[in-house]
Amino acid sequence: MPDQERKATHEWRREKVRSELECMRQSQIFRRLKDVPAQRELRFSEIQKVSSLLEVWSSRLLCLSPQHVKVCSLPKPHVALIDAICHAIEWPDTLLTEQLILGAPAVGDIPDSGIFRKEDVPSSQTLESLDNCEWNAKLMASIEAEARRPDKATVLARLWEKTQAEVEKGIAFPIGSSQAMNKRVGEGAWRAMRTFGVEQNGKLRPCDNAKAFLHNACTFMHECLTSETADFLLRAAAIFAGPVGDESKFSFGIRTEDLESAYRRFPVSQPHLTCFAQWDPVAKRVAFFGLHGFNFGLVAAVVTFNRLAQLLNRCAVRLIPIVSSHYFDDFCVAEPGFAGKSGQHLLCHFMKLLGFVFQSDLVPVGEKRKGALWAMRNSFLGLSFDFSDFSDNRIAICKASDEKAPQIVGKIELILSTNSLVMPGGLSKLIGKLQFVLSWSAGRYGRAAMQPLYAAQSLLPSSHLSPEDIAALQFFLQILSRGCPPKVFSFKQNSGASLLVWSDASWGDLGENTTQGGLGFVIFDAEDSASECGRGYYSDTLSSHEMLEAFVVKSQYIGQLELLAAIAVYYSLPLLFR
DNA sequence: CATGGGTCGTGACACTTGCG
DNA sequence: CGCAAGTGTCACGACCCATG
Repeated sequence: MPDQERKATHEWRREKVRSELECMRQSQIFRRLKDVPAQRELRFSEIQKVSSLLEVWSSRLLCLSPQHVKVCSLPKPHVALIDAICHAIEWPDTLLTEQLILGAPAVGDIPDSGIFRKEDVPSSQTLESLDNCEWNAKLMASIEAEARRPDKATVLARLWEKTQAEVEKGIAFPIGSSQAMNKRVGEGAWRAMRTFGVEQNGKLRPCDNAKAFLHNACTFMHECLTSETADFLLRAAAIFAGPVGDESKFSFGIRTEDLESAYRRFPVSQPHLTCFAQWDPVAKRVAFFGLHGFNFGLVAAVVTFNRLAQLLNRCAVRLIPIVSSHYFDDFCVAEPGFAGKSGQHLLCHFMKLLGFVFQSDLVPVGEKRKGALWAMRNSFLGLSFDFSDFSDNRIAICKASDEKAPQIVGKIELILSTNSLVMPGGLSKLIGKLQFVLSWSAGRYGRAAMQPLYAAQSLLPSSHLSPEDIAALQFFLQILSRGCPPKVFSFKQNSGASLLVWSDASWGDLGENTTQGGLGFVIFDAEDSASECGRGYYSDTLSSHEMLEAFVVKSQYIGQLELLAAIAVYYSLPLLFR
C-alpha cells in the first residue's frame, strides 16, 4: 500500500472513531438529561422530608424574633431549613439565618456577607453625632409645607393609597402622630424618613428619602452588588447546546417568577430608624408608619435583599438542581423543554418550602398550572428573547421590546418636523433610548450614525439640523419603523470556524516634504479545507494620496490608518469571512 | 431613594514626535 | 537638549437603560 494511501486510510479511521465516540457521548448526555425531571422529583422529596423534620426547630427559633418581626404578616421563612442548607452547601454568608430571625442592620456598619465583591464604601457621618429631635421637627415641617401646595395633592393622595395598601397587607403598620412615636420608642430615640414618589412606567413608586435624612450617610458598606445580566439566557442555552450537539432536536424556554414586595421581606434590627412619615390627606395631619422590613431608598436594602435572593437561587441551582438566576426579585428559569417544566415547577415549590411564595399561583406538585408553564418567547431585563427556532436551527433572537420602537419613532418625527433638536426631554434622552435599543440588544447596530447626534449634544443651543443630523435621524426612523432591530445568536457547534487576524498601519515622513501611510494585515485560517496545517494570508500596501486627502486633517494619521487597515481586511478577502 | 450596566465629553497627566 | 503639539490613558461626571 502506498504511503499516501495508508495515511489517508488511517486518517479516515481516526475520523470515523472520533465521530462514533462523539455520537455515543451525545446520546448518553441526551438520555441523562431526559431523566432530569424524575431525578429532580426524587431529590425534592428528600428535601421535603428534611424540611418537615426541621419545622419544629424553625418555630422555636422564630420565637426569639423581636416583636416587630413577629407581627409581620408575610409567610415566615423556614429558618432551620435555610440554616441546614447554608451548612450543607458551605454558604459563606454565615449571618443570614440569624438576621432572618433577629433582623439585619439598616443603618450603620453593614458587615460583609462574602457574597458580593469586596469594596469599602465608608460612612461620612455617625448616628451618634445627629440630633434626632431636631431632624424629626424638620421632617414634620417639610411634610406640612408640601401639603399646603395644591399641585402636590394628587401625588400625596396616591402615596397615601399605596401606604394604606401596605398596611392592609400587613407589611407596614400605622403608628400615628410624632407623640405616638415618642411614646413608643422614647423621645429622640427614633429617626424617621419622608416618603416621596417616583414615577416609573406610569406607576408611582413610594420611596423613603434616606439621603436627605442622612440614613445613607451613616451607612458603611463593605461590598458592592453584582447582579445578573440579560445574556444569562444565552449562556444557559449554550450550556445545553454544547454537550447535546447539533443533531438532536430539543426546544428551549424561559419562565420568570416574581417575589412580591422584595425589600420588605428582609426584617430589620433597627425599627426605630426605618419608620417613615407622610401626609394623611384624610385626617389632614402628618402620619407615621413602622416597618418590619427594609425601606426603598436605604443603601443597605439593596445588598441585604440580594444576599437572600442569591441564596434562594443558588440553593435551588445546587440542590434540585435547576438552571436559574435572578435579578433582584425577578427569578428566571431557562431550560430545555424536556427539563424546563420541572425546573420551573420545583423552583416554586422549593421557595414555598423555604417560606418565600412567588407572585404567580402555586399549584400542588403533579397538578397542571394555569397558563403557559414555560415559553419559547419571553422577556428578561427589558429585552425580549425568542427561542422558537432553537430546536430546528439552534438560533435565538434577542431584541429590545417592540413597544419601545414607536415611542422613539415619534420623537424622531417631532425633531424632523420642527427642524429643531431642542425638545422636551432633551436630545440626551433620545440618544439614551437609541443606545439601549441598538447597542446592547442589537450588537451596536448603527453605531456610526449616532455620531452626529453626540456632536449635536455639545453644540446646543443650535436650533437647525445639519444635513448629517437629518441623514442620521432618517436612518433610525427607517430602521425603527419596522420595530427594534433583532440580533440573532447561533448555538451550532460545528459552524464556528475561526480566523485569526492581525492588522496594523504605519505613518512616517519620507523626507522632501512628503509623508506616507502604510497598511498591512495577516490572516490565519486554521481550518482551511485544502491544507492540513491551515493557511496564512498576507498583504501590505502604501496608502494612496487620494485616500489620505479623504481623511480628516490632522498632523498625524496613524489613528485613521489603523482603522482603515482593519476595514481593509474585510474588503480584501470578503469570501473568507462568509 | 438605591444598585448595577453602558455611552460620551472633559481635564489631568504621561508619552511620542517634530523642530530648532 | 528643550519646547510645543499631537496622541493615548485614566478617572470622573453627565446622561441613558434595567431593576428594587
